[in-house]
Amino acid sequence: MTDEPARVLLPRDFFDRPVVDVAPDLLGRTLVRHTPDGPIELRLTEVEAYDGESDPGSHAYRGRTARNATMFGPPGHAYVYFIYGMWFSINLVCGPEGKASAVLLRAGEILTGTSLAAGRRPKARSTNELAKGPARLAAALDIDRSLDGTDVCTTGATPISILHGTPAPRDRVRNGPRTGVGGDGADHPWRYWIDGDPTVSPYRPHTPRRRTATAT
DNA sequence: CAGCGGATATTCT
DNA sequence: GAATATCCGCTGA
Repeated sequence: MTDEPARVLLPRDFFDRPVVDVAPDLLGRTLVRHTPDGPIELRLTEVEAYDGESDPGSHAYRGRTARNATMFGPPGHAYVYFIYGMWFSINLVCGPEGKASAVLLRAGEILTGTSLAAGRRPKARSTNELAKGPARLAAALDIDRSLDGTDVCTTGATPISILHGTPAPRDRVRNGPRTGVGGDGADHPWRYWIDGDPTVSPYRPHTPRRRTATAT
């Protein structure tokens, strides 16, 4: 007799909904990353929604490319991309096939496999920092482009799956502008997080990056 | 915590 | 060439 949350996979239907419905519903759920050295479990505390059809902030807004092809595929799969020349981020594809919407996983609390995650994040100074931010989350869970397209809803062997976990109470969920999104995409308050959770990343407004080192 | 600059793949111009 | 769904190391509170 325990308060152990049900260890049940989220069904594919969970992801086959409008992305703004799926995103807040993911908070509190458990992501399981099966590595060769053992499992790492993460409780999701912060996410952002991206809708390819209406959203200038979405990678898919300007159509399909080699990088974003997975976003156009069936729901319940991982879209992993490489950004800023050195980091990976993981999204979960939502909506029907062809719609190109996805939820960016921005932060979470490491539940098990903490030493494995810490080994991937040697610079982190506290356990709360291990997955505080999308690139940090991917690094802690050893996620890279080789996992792009992974089915997270299969009952078979898979490197990543999403368990039902314990959904965050709706009165603890907050939403606001997305971190680092500029232009017209800044209008959508599609960042969702669990209020007061110590693993949520600080909000950073969009700041256009300075020029690359000037060629001499 | 806030602010700053640097590192760099992918995409569009 | 320029922008982008970022993080790190530094400085200062």
